[in-house]
Amino acid sequence: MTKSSNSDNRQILLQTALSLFARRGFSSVGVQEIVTAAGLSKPTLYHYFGHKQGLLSAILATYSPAFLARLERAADYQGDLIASLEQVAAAYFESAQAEPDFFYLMLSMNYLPAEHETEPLIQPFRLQLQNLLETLFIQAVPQHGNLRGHEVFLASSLTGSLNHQALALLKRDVARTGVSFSGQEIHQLVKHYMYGIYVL
Amino acid sequence: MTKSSNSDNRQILLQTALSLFARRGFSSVGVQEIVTAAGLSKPTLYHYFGHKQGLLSAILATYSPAFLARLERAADYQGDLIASLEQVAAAYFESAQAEPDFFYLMLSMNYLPAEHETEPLIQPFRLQLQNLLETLFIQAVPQHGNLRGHEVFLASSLTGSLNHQALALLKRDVARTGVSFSGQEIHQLVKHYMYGIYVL
DNA sequence: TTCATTCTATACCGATTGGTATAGAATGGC
DNA sequence: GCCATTCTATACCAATCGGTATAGAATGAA
Repeated sequence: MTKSSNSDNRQILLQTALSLFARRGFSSVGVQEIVTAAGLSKPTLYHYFGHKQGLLSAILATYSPAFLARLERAADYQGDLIASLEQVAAAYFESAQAEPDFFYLMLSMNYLPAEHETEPLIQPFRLQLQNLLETLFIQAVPQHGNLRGHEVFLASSLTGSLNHQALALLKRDVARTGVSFSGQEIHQLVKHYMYGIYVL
Repeated sequence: MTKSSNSDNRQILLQTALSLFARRGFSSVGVQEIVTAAGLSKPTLYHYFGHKQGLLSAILATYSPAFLARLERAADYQGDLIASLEQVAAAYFESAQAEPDFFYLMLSMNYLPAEHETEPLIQPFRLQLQNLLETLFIQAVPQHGNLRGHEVFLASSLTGSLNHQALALLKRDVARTGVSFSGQEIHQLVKHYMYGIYVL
C-alpha cells in the first residue's frame, strides 16, 4: 500500500446512510440519495462498500458488537434475576438512547418479512440477542426452578415487550433532540415481567 | 352505469399484492411484478386502486375491520380479566392463522420507521388496537385497582409480547401449509402476563 | 522522480420504477 | 340497433434504480 486510507468519507457515508435507512427504510432509500446527502459520489460509496447491501452490512458490523456486548455485560447473572433483568432493560433503553438511528433500524429490520432482502443480515443479530437472554434464564433455573423449559418463551416475550415499549417511546419523542427513557419505565416493565399485574 | 362491475380482477390483484407485500415488503415489490403475477396489466390495477399506495390502502380496508372486530369481541370484559386476556390472545393468534399474509404485513408495517411512506396507513390500525386493549384494562380497574394509571403500559406490553410471540411462530412454521398456534402458548403467555414468572 | 496504489468524480449503462395516453373490447340501458 | 360506461391491453413516458467504465487526483514507497 502506498496511500494511507482516508476513511473520513467512509464514515460520512456510513452515518448518512444509517440516518436515512433509520428514517425511511432500506428499500426506500436510493444510493444516489445517500451520496448526494453525503456530498460525495457513487464510485466513492461503491469503493468502500461494494454494493448497497454491503453498506447496510457495514452499518451492522459497526454498531451491533457494542450493542450486544453492552447487553451481554448487563445480562451477567450473579444470583439475582431481577437485578439482571433491570440491568438488561436499562442497557437496552440506554443503547437506544445512545444510538437512536441504529436502534430504530434494528427494530424495524427485526420485524421485516422473512423473504425480505435484508433478512440474512439481521438474522444473526436476532439470534445472538435471543441466545443472550435465553442464557440468562437458563442460569437462573437453579434459583427459579419453575423457569425450566420456558427459557425460549421468556426470552422472546421479554424482547417483544422491550421492543414495543421502546417503539412507543421513540415515536412519542420523535421530535425531541434526545430520547429519554426514565428509570420508572424500566422498573415497571421488570416488575410486571417478574410478578405480573398485581404489583403495579 | 351500464356495465356491471367485474370485481374478479380486483380481488385477484388484491390477493396477489397482499401475498407479495407480506413476503417481501411493500417497497420491494414493483407494480409490474404484481400485475404479471396476477396475469393482468397495469391499467387494470390503476383503474381499481388509483396508485400503488391505494392498493395497500385497499388491503387494509378489506382485512383490518374483521381483524379488529374479532379482537373487540374477544376483549369484551365480563368481570374476569384473565378470561378476557385469553380470549384476546386466542383471537390474535387465530386471526394470524386465518389470514397469515395480512397478519404478517400488519406486523412488519407496525415496526416500520416513522417516516416510512406507509406509516400513515398503519397508524390508525395501531391506535385502534392500542385503544381496544387500553379500554379492556380500564374496565378491569374496579376489580384490579392496582392497574389504574398503567393501562397504556399494559396494553403496549401485551401487544409487544403477542407480536413477538407470533413472529417467532410465523418464522418457525414458515415452511408448513398452515401456521399452528397451540392453546398452550396462549395460556403460558396470559399466565405469565398476569402472575409473572413464578407460576410457570 | 518514478511508480504503484488508493481514492474520487463525470458520465454513462441497461433495467426497472410508478404512472399514463390511447384505443379497443365487453356489457347493460334504451 | 345504439350509446354510455366499464374494463382491459399495448405501448409508451420521464425518472430513478443499482452499478460501472474511464480517467484523473492524491499520496506514500522506492
